[in-house]
Amino acid sequence: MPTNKTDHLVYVVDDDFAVCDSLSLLIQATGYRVKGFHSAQEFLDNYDNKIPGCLILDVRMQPMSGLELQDKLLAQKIEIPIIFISGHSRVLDSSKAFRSGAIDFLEKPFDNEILLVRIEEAIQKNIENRTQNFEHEIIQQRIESLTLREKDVLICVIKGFSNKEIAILMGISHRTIEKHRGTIMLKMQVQQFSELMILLKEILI
Amino acid sequence: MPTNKTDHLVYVVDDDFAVCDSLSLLIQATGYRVKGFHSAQEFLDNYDNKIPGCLILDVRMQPMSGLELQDKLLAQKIEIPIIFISGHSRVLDSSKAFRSGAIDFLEKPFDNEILLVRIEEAIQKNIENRTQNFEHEIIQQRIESLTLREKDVLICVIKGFSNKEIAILMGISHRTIEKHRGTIMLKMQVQQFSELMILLKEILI
DNA sequence: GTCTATATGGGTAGTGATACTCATATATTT
DNA sequence: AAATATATGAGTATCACTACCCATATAGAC
Repeated sequence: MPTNKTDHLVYVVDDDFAVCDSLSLLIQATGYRVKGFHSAQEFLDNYDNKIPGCLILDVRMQPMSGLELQDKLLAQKIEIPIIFISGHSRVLDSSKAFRSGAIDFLEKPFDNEILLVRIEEAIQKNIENRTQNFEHEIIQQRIESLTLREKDVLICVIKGFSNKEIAILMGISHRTIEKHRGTIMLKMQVQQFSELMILLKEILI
Repeated sequence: MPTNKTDHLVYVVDDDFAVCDSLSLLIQATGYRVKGFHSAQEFLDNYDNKIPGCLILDVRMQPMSGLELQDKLLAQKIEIPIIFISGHSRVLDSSKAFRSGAIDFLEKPFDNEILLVRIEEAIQKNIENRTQNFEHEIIQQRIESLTLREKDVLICVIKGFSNKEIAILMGISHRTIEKHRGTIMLKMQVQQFSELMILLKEILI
């Protein structure tokens, strides 16, 4: 789908005011919405989970470093792609950042063009993540709307058991299974059995 | 499944003979099979794709650097997890390595214990990759065994069309669709429709 | 020219699933 | 006490799928 750059928010977090401001201006000039912060805590206090975007993050900051913020975000399951920027950093920091899922780790001074490319990549990734999480939530909600008995039947249906087989397994009439199965299709909002399988493909065995 | 360390092969590639030999000994002592090489080309000439394992790779080598070897392996679609080791390296190299899929990037001198943990991680990843690739190949082979007409019918079946609907779509009798469908189930080696969907879940829409 | 694979079409019988209708029992909520 | 949700069971009719059987036509391989 076509996305508008103004729909996306790029956070810039750097305790160096000059860097933070100039980067913010640069990124803003390419059309993105930008919010600049001078500390990790400020970012945490102002982060808005509803808007897709990414985070340009300085590694060395006090009292909370960029790497510590990354850990905190991971612990809180906040999925915002991070592009680290660093003045005089070590390979060890870079490894730590990447192994924790960073998009990139750029040393100052870096080519602005590369940063912009990485921002594009990061935002795309964030959008995909959000789309997938959203779809998973929808499906999860539908599953939660099933009763315990219906969930049992659903599992058997997915495994390929016929209604009669399920009836024997559960020790009840196949007519009851038929009724449960009908309710499952209603609550899962699908018409065909194949739709049900496609809906559940991420969760499947 | 339980795996034996001797079933896995750790390649060590470093043009520093002392490092290569001592690392090989260390890794061998923990139970893995090890092959040491002193150049990227030597590794390429001796790499055996049949054995699960990983690659400990020095960054700076002549004439082919570790990063160049990584690119070459990617281009040739050789999926062996790489743990880079480096004497005096730059963050830029580290970023390049990680963005190309490296498991880790360790600066010498590094903690041997960490290397061994990363080797374990890398080999696990390689085994998972191989298992998945193998399963995909099996499924792909079964799909290839279908005739063109059967593939057409399969696509419609997955989409949830009934035999009669497919018959109308393709302008032929529903009896022929039934025959195709039977052959599809035979060739795909499944009994239930749900099995077919589960088999194809990775490929699905 | 025969053999094989592919694609086509049909009959019949059995099994499976769905869509209606009807009904009862229990537990929880209001 | 009445209403709702959950779980249970059945009758009947219709539709969908499978498994047998039968058959024909065409293209390519040997």
